Amino acid sequence: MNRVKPKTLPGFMELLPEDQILFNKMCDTIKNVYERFGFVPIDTPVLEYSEILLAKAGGETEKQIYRFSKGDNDISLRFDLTVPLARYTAEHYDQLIFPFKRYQISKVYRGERPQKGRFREFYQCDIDIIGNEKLDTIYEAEVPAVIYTVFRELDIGKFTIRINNRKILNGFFETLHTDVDVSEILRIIDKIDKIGIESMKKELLHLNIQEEEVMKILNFIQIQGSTQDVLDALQNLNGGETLKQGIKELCDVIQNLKKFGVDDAYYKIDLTIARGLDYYTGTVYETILDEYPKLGSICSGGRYDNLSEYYTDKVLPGVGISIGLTRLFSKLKEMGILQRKEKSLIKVLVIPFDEMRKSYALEVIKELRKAGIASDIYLQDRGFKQKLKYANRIGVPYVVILGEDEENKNEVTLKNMETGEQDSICLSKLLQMFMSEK
RNA sequence: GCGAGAUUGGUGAAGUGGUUAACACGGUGGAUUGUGGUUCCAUUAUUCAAGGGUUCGAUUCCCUUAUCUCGCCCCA
Repeated sequence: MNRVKPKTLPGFMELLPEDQILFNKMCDTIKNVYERFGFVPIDTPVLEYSEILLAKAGGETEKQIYRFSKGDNDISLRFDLTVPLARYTAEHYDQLIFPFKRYQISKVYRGERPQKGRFREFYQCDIDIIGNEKLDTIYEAEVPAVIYTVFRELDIGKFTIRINNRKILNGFFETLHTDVDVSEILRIIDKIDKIGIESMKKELLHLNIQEEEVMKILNFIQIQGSTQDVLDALQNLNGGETLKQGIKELCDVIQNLKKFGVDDAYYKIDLTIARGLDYYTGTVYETILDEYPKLGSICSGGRYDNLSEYYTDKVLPGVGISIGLTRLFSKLKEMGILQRKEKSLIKVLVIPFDEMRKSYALEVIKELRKAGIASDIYLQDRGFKQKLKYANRIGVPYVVILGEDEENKNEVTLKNMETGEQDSICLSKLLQMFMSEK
C-alpha cells in the first residue's frame, strides 16, 4: 500500500472538535448580534467569474487571487465578501429593499505567503448597509454600534474602535505642497503602529516630500487626546471643503455613537487610521484589543460612495465592516484568552451495560431525544470500563447506565460524572430533570 | 514576488561519523468481567524530508530538489 501522508495545505486552519465548538460559539454570537440589529443573511458562491472579481484590477488582488480555468471558464475563488456583494447587489438590484442591510459569514481565499496569523482560507464576518443613491450618515454610527455589541458579547477583553475619516485625510493632504500620491502617504501612515514614528518619518522623506511638509504631516497625525480635544484641534485646521466636510461627518458619527449607546471608553478618534482599501471615501474604522495591541486590527471597515460602479450605473453608497474571525480566533487561542473546553455538546450519554440491554437503551435515548435533550448512546460492544472511559473523555456531565437490574425495575441509573454520585430513578423523572435544566 | 532559517514517530522534541535512535504527551491492551477521570505494567519510528556525493560506514559532513517556518510587500 502506498500511503499518502495526511496533511493540510499551509495557511488553512483546521480545528479539533473542542476548538470547533468554541469557534462556532463565537460565530453564533456574531450572527446573533448581526440579526438583532436587523441585518439579513445572504450567501454567495465561493467561485465567481474572474472578470467579476478582477473588475477593479487592483495589483495586489490579482497577485493573491486563486484563479484557474475549467473548460472555457475563467474562474476565481472570492478573496473577500465585498466584491461579491457588489455583484450581488447590482444583479438583484430590482428585487432588493433599500437600505439593504445584509450580513454574510463565509470563507474567503487569498493565495499569499502564509505567516503568523495570516491564512489562505479564512472566515470573514461582514455587515454592510447599502443605500439606493443616498445613505444617511447615521448608519456610519450604527455600524460601530454593532461591532461594539459584538465584542462586548464575545467577552474577549477591553477593546477600542478607532475612527477616522478619509475626507479629513484627503482634505488635509490637499493643503500640502507635494506631488506624491496621497495613497502612498496613507500607506506609510497606516503602518505607524508597526514601524514607529521615526521610521515613518524616514519613509516619508524617502518619497521626496519636503522636510517642512513631512513635519506638517507628523504634527497632524499626532493630534491626540480626548475625543473633544481632537475635534477642537481639527476645527482649527485650515483647509478646503473636503476637510470641512470630513470634520462634520466625524462630529456627526461621534454624536450618533452616543445615541446608539456606545460607551465612550470603547472608541476614539485616531487620525493615523487610513485603511489600505482605496474604495473607502468617508468614515473608516479599525478595532484593536487594548491588552494586545500587537494583534493588530481585528475588525475594520468604512464608508464607500459607490459599491457597484463596476457592475451597474446605479449609485449605491454604503458602509460596512468585517471581522476576520479566523485570525481573531487563532490569536485568542494562542494567547490563552479562550479556554472553556467542551469536547461534546451532549448533556447525557446512555450506556447499555451489555448487548442484551441495547434495545432498552435505544428506548431511553429515543425518549431523551424526543424531549429535545442533547444526548447520545454508546453502542460499541466493549468492557464497561471502556464505556465509562469514553464518557469521561468526551466530557459529558451525566451518564445513564442501563443494566439488568434497571431494566427489570423499569428504571435508569443516572450518574453525575463530576461528583460520581448516582441514583436510580424512573424514566419520566429523568426526562423531567433534564427538561427543567434547559 | 524578494530575503533569512528549519526539516527526526500521531504530537512536543533529545541526540550521535559506527552494532538495538533518549525522554515526554497521546494511542492501544491489561491490573479477580456493574463503575471512569489517579496509579502501575506492556506495547507504540527496521528509521531521522527526497535524490546524489564524501567515507570502510551517515540521521549526523557536502550538493541539489521539495516542503515548512519567520520577515518584507499587502492585508482580516
